[in-house]
Amino acid sequence: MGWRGDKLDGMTEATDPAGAPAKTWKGLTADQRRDRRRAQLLDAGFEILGTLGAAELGVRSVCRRAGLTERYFYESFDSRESLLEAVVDQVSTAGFARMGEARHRANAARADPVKPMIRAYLDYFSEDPRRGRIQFVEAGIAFPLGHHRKPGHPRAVALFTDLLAADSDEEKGDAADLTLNAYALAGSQAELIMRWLDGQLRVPKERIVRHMLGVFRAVQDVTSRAERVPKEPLD
Amino acid sequence: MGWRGDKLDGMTEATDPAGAPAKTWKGLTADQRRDRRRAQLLDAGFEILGTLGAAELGVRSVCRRAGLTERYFYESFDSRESLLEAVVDQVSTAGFARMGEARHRANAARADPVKPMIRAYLDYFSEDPRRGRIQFVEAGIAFPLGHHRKPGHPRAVALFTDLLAADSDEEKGDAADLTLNAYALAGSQAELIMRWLDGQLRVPKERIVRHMLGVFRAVQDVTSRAERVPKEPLD
DNA sequence: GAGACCTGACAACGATTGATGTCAATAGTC
DNA sequence: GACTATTGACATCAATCGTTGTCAGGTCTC
Repeated sequence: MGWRGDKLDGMTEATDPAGAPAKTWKGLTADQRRDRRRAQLLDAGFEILGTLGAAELGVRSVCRRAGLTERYFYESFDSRESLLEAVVDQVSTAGFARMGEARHRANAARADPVKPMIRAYLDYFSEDPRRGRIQFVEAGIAFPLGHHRKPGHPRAVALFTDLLAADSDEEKGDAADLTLNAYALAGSQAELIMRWLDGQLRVPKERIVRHMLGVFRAVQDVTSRAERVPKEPLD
Repeated sequence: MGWRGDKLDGMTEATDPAGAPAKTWKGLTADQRRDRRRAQLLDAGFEILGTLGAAELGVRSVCRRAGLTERYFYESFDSRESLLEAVVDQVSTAGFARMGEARHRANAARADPVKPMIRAYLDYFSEDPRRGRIQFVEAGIAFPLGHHRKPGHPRAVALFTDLLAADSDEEKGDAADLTLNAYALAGSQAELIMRWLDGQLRVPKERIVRHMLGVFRAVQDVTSRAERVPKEPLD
């Protein structure tokens, strides 16, 4: 638990496409049991990755914590690394989903979505500090910089780019400014969240939200577009 | 190599405190040889940590790359983790030393030190991308959040705090604003450096410097100090 | 109850790990 | 040349790793 809604699918009588009742085992179909085991493994991986780190996330340790045997590990995951990526992806996806919900709520209420989104993101990580470690520390290991799949920060950057583009001054900055500001914001927000969770910033949560909003507004207008003057006057 | 000046101590005739000439071996005293081996191990650790990651940094792999045997590993380092921390510390220390030099040069020339410092820091990482991976990715593993020794970002934060305090508006923000802004800046600069090194920001280096300076100036004035109004008017 | 399916416990595999110890060959001093 | 300090190659230790396989015992359907 910790990153998803902990409820199984609501159907009590499962049927296969042909209409015949599916075989059950202790009240669960084969698919339900498999999904449950996969969820158990993901939970165990989440716990280990979020508290001990990637180095401690092994097949045996995960299975022991999940209450399953090694055979069922390879039923749901190809390898140790496959589980690692799945855990990181779950945490990241759930976090951005929370921001998306906040955005839709704000839009429905015709309110500015930025602050609610920031608050939702911070809430998500403050509810469970393991999420922060996974998202901001371990994700860099699971998905190194040159990696083909990158579910973490790029999602944040895309989201910030989107928000910045919503009310950007077309006359002042160019497209590169938008991207640069999105990365700068993603980095600063991540740093503030992590350090606040770690207790190094001894201020109330609401102040973090206000400050992150302030940083957002401040960075929003930053531009480094080339000047008209041929040579920059001074260092 | 990669993070230090690759020259041995210049003395050719070593003498011990009593004045007697120290015994040499291939022209080097015992201390010089030991220091050389330690440097070889650090270089090898730097290479492995900066390209493969902490998971691949083992005693055997480091020794093989350093051209030494395992016995000499434990001559200079207590454990595998000890080397890991030493490598991270070297990269971090050298980077901040470069910023310090830039600051002193600017101060001596009565110029604003911020932009030269930013450029020096970016130069340091762009000269060797392995430094960036070590500083911004692997350091999080070597020194987890609750760790007692934290040579990485806190140094950046202290430095940003120092710069921000130099010309901060006492009337507008309070001490917490200073700290919050320092962390926000550390995070944004790290993110911009990493993404630019990774090729995701396709702009000239000088524009990154300009943009980082812009972010610095913009964040400098951010404040989240409690307002006088009892209730915040709107989200 | 018979037979089929599913489960958990555990053995086994080769490989690798961190760390320590042994030992012959080499480079130096006298 | 004799003797010592130093070196590098390698053996060794228990432990752990990812992964696959075996097998007795439980749980279902008929």
